[in-house]
Amino acid sequence: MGDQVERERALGLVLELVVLLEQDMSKRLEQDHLSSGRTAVLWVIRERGPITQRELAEARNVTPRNITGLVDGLETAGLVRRTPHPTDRRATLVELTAAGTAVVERLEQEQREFTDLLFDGMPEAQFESLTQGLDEIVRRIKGAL
Amino acid sequence: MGDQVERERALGLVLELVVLLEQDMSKRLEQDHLSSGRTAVLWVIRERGPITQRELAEARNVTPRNITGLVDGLETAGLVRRTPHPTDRRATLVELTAAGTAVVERLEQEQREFTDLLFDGMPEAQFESLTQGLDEIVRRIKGAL
DNA sequence: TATTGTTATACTCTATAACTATA
DNA sequence: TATAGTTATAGAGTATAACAATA
Repeated sequence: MGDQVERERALGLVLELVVLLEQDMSKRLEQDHLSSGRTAVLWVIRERGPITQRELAEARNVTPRNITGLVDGLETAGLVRRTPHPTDRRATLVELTAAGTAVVERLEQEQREFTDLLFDGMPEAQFESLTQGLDEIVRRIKGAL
Repeated sequence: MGDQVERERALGLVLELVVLLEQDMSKRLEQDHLSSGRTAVLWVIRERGPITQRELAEARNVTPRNITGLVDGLETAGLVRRTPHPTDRRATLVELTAAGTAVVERLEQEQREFTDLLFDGMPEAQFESLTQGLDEIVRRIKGAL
């Protein structure tokens, strides 16, 4: 389990990883004039298809008001479109436009490239124990929440 | 190095870890009426002692204007204090108050407890290979920036 | 002329509360 | 009466630009 100094170094690595990932992501997204909030909405629509704003709010665990703003931005950017809900006239369905689909597909491609960066050429044993270790600490954090 | 499915799962673990850490941290900080930006400033002052706002801006890699706002908030909360720079009348030195020092020390204590949560009772071999794996991917990301 | 920190302005993400249209 | 989404308002983090005081 490591002595105190080793543990602190290990935690430092984890925190550094968090910072690096945030920087890397926001840098990539900036190039597409995207932001974290809007991108997260895009991912949900990608996974679940046309979806109401209420459902988006629940999926993202934010307020409906917040979704209004994010969808406004995505709509202005031409990435999503609001359409009337077929049976409930109060609700709005949000769906990807062709441009939005293209953007999400490029993000998916970049994610695959990022996976390659992280793991290409890594020895099988190291990859195995890394994922097992990550699994373990993720489980521990979840258990503590 | 794992097949494509295993790799995607591994990246998923890393991203999940990022999200969990952000949630955990912002939850802890909220209890102290702190926020990520202000806390980051607090850490820099803790490490480097009384420091000008210009230096804070460089350390945090944000604009001087941003630092003005963060220090305003910390000062209102009673955690830091602005004092005149001894030789340069343009500059301001920002330093921790007793209350600010107490808050930072508690954060440090919480960080030690978090380290325990992550690593207590983990077999030496697993701890070793986890830190080596983290080291490797941190190095790879840095190399790609 | 260059630097330190500020005011002015703006954008993104987030929240609560009040309100409209619809169920 | 309850729900979907909006307007109104607010606060945090971030940015650029213009400006005052000082170096």
